[in-house]
Amino acid sequence: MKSPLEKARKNPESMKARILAVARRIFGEYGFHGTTTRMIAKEVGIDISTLHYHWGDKNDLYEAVVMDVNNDLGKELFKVEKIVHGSSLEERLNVSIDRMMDYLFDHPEISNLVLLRYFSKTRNEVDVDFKVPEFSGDIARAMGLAKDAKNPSPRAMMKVMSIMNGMHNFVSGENFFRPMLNLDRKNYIRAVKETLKFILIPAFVSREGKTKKDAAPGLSVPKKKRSARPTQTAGTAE
Amino acid sequence: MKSPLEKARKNPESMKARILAVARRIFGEYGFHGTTTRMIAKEVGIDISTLHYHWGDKNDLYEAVVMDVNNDLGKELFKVEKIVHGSSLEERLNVSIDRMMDYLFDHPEISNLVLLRYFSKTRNEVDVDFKVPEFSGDIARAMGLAKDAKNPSPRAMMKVMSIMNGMHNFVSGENFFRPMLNLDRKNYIRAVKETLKFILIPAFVSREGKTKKDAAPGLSVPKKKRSARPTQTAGTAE
DNA sequence: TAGGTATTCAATCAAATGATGGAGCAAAAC
DNA sequence: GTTTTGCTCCATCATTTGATTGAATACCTA
Repeated sequence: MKSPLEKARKNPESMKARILAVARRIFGEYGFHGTTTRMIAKEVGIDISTLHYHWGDKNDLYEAVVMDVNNDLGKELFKVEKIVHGSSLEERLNVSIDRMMDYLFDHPEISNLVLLRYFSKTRNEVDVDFKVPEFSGDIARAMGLAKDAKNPSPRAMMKVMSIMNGMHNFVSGENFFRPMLNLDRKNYIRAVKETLKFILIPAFVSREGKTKKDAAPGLSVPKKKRSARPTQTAGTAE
Repeated sequence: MKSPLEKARKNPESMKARILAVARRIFGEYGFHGTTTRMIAKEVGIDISTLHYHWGDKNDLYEAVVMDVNNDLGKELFKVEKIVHGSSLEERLNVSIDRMMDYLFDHPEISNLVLLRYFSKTRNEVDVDFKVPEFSGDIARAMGLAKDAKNPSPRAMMKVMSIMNGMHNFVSGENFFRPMLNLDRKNYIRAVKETLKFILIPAFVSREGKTKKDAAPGLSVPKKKRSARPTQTAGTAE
């Protein structure tokens, strides 16, 4: 009833959904220009014309993939926010990192696509955008870095983006980093979580007493002062 | 006398050097598959056959670009290490972040190419690799995270990579982040530096007294205990 | 079952892309 | 002054790639 993307997500067995799933993975691995429609079609086991029949041209398919990824990421962020809501900042970060990393390592295309979008241009512009601003604003609000999720300060946004980028980096870079470190997957994931906690937690926790000039404003809001309904983390989460 | 790349670097006016410079930028912006030899040739103002005459095929040119970037990055890391050598860890980080960010913002293709290499595959494999392992090992050694630059622990490597990635992210993502934050370039760069310091410094400094189980091993080596010659940061730096 | 609709694929196109050959030409070498 | 060498471009190829057409097939509905 809604968008074609919604329909595809309904039934994961449908051809449309199968194409989308493969496209997600391959676009994530090779980027927009590095991916050919033939690669996707071959992986699904169909002809390219079938792909075009379902999804239009390459740009349309890519846009659908981006929206799909946005959707999933938003939902997961919303779930995590519900879990950690009310905890202390340290606990928030600990749990969020554990959960988000498990999730992202299960869906590495998400990190791949998000990072590729940040760092690489596309010759023919694709107009669909990631919802990073909304997500980041909501997280900033939830972390007590901003009063209003719609108007976070640039500094607050950048702190949030540092967190998200740090996560995405190790997921998306696994193929490069893991052989370099000579770790198996399980140990790599564990090491990533520990490293992220090592880096991130001291920045946001135990800022008391130091009062550095660039300390997070309005940061020490560990408990109370929360509204009735849970903080909206993802704008489109159902 | 040495490699063709060396010769090209000698005289920046030479056609070969001009092509390399443009190729660096465009490969960095669009990635390997997103870049066409025609784009590069057009930007330089020459015919594609001239490009091929000087650099062979597309893969060869890309490899030359990667080596060139490796070279520059290594040299800069070496310079920075010389400057901060002997300082306290906090001072090290402060100065390194300032310098490295100024440098990378002046040469964003470096960050672009490094990150694209981490996060994206290429259909036809290009065999030249970035020297991330060596660089990271040297930095880990210089930061007191590892005794031996040749055998840093995975954890030490990941901490170093977190630092480098955090830097590259904001440089390479400028086109995406800056409009989102609505900052002019100067303020963006300042905000990036502050954010990086906010995130990174507490993780490595002021770990005293806490004694967390995952605190950096052999970290508190602020002064003395340094060898005669300056720590080798870049293996190939002249 | 008849008629229609939705789906799939083989064949094919046009454009983009990587790459080359050879002519022209200027500077250097002799 | 002639020859050689190095450099550049025009014209052209072969392949890849995005995309379409129309025939065949499956599925669905009345």
